Amino acid sequence: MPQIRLPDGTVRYFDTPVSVGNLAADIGAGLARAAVAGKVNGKLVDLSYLVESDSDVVIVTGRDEEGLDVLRHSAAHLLAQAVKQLYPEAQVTIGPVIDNGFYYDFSYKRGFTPDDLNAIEQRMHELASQDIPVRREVMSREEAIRFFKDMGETYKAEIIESIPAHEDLSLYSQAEFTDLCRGPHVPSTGKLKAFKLMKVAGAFWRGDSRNEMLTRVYGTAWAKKEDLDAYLYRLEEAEKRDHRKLAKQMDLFHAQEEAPGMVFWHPKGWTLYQVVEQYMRRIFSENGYQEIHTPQVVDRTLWEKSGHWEQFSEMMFTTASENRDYAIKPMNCPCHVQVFRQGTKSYRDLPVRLAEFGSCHRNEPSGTLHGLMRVRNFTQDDAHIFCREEQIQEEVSVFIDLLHRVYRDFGFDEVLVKLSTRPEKRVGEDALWDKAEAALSQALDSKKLEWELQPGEGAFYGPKIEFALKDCLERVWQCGTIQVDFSMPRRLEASYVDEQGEKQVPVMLHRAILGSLERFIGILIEHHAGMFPVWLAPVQVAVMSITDAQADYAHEVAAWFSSKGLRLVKDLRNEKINFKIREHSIQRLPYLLIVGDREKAAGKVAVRTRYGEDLGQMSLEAFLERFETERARLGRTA
RNA sequence: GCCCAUGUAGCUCAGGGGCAGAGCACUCCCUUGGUAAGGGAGAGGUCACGAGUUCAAAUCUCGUCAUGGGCUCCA
Repeated sequence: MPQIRLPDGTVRYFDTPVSVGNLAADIGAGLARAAVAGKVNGKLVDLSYLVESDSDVVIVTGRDEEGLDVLRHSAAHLLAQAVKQLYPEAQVTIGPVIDNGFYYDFSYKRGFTPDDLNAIEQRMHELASQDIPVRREVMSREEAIRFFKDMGETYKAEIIESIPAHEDLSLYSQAEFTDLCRGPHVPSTGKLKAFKLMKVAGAFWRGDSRNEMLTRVYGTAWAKKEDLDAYLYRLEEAEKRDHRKLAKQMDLFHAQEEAPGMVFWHPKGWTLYQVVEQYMRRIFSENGYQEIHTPQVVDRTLWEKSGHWEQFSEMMFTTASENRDYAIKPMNCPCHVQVFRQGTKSYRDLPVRLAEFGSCHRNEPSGTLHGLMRVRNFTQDDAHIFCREEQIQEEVSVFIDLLHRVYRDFGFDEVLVKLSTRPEKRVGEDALWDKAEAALSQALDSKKLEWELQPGEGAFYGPKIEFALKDCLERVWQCGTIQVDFSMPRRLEASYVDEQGEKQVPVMLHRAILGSLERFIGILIEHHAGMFPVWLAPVQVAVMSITDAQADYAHEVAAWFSSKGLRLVKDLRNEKINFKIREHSIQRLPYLLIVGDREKAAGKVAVRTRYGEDLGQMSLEAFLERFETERARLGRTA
């Protein structure tokens, strides 16, 4: 008869097998109410699961990560039940749990409208309040296939056929609705209290664009209403940070139909862009890189040699002139090889590090364009390192340090690292891959970094490391990369002369820290919600007069700070000081300098921050010192 | 590229077969005011573009373009 050990170490004895639900009730009525599932010897099970032998058991509630997943999965089933009741001809497919919620894909001829969504959600709430019991049963494959085929659920039948033959098939039913599911699920629909349908979207069957388009309904579900409300509030906050919205408010850039996926930078946005670019330029020159600049329009023969014409032709913009075909460059590397090839290179010259802020164009599919985050015209902090095999590890190691420094300067402290190794289709001998992969992983280990291995995810031309940063909303953005390339130097006939006077092919490292500057600036805008640290702020200071009487003094103050390199605006308009403060605060200027008769008489400025702090009067020198200290700190938080 | 939604003044948005609307911004006038919106007047639109239905289309239908959301999460 089962002895059950609970997480706190206590043991309970039972004379007969006991269900997890009854165990919860035995512990306490409150726990029984909160319970959604159980964990028996580490395996997640339904509350109806009978514990027959000695076991470790955990009661899982909506407060646990796993319990929340159960609630969300059950919410997906509730969604499917409601849909089948309202639209019987819709077919169910899959309905998994995702971050913060769930979705369910349906095959339904006309798709769902937002009005349908309201009706479906309404029905879900009704079904939840009926507290319908959820039953589990096990079927053989053949039975299950017949069951779903008889119901006309062809997708479900197809799913079963793809499940390994030895696995048990479980079915979950609530009233008339039955779905194939691994489970576990809540014991009854009444456990589902806090959920909301979010949106409809198209999705391909099994994620493949060659397959049928299904209608996906997204929803979110939480253990309690307060959690749901908090989540919806978080979404609203994220929306307020949207870089496209802020760009309009702050006059940074715009986009228009005539140039889809390309950016019209306005003076303030371009100032920000230039601060980022000039910073990277300094980083390059301080770290042994040489900046170059290469053509944007290049004859197709070079792209044929590099392999791009064949591999990426659909992504390249092309043009023609006088019977020659050209492509607008989608990347800089082939041109960099051309620069490397000029003159004979000795092994003594290596490594050669060539950097370029080269404007690249890629004809991304229209549906993937997204503000600054996905554009057709972008510039990377791109560089290529030409080196010998044995120099790879050192170069990678130095690069990793540099990348972390740059991210910290921009205010990002958390970096996620992934190493991708040889894919099935590849060039280069295995011995070479062995060496390169070892060089990368050893470089990572020598930094004591945690990293994730992605076997088979490398490029066909070599292994790579990817670096992603986390913003203040915990969103992950892949930005940096360093990739080993065994292929292109050979294809494009790059070489150097070794100690024996023999020609050798160098290894090429493609690397970027910020990635696309456009996208990185988009990330910066959202990370800071437009409240840029002083060094990045397009306009750092506003000098504003109280009345016309201080106009001369305001000009004088502004000229002095301008001469010290501050980016400022003067506001001498015939408006009340409250009005001016409001406008520039909304524009998120870090500092507002107010000059009235009192400041004019004292030769000072009154300083206010964008956060509403009044710092009182200061001499010009005192403010400059404060400002310069802050500017020199860049975006570093510590 | 595919599915769904959206496109009205510089911006944010209302309207929905019968005269094109509001707030803010802009221009001019009054006001010279000390830490987040002072008052008045004026100007501003081919309702994304093209076709169709209609006596009549910003409004309904179709097409095009663009924008937004989604197309990895596997019963």
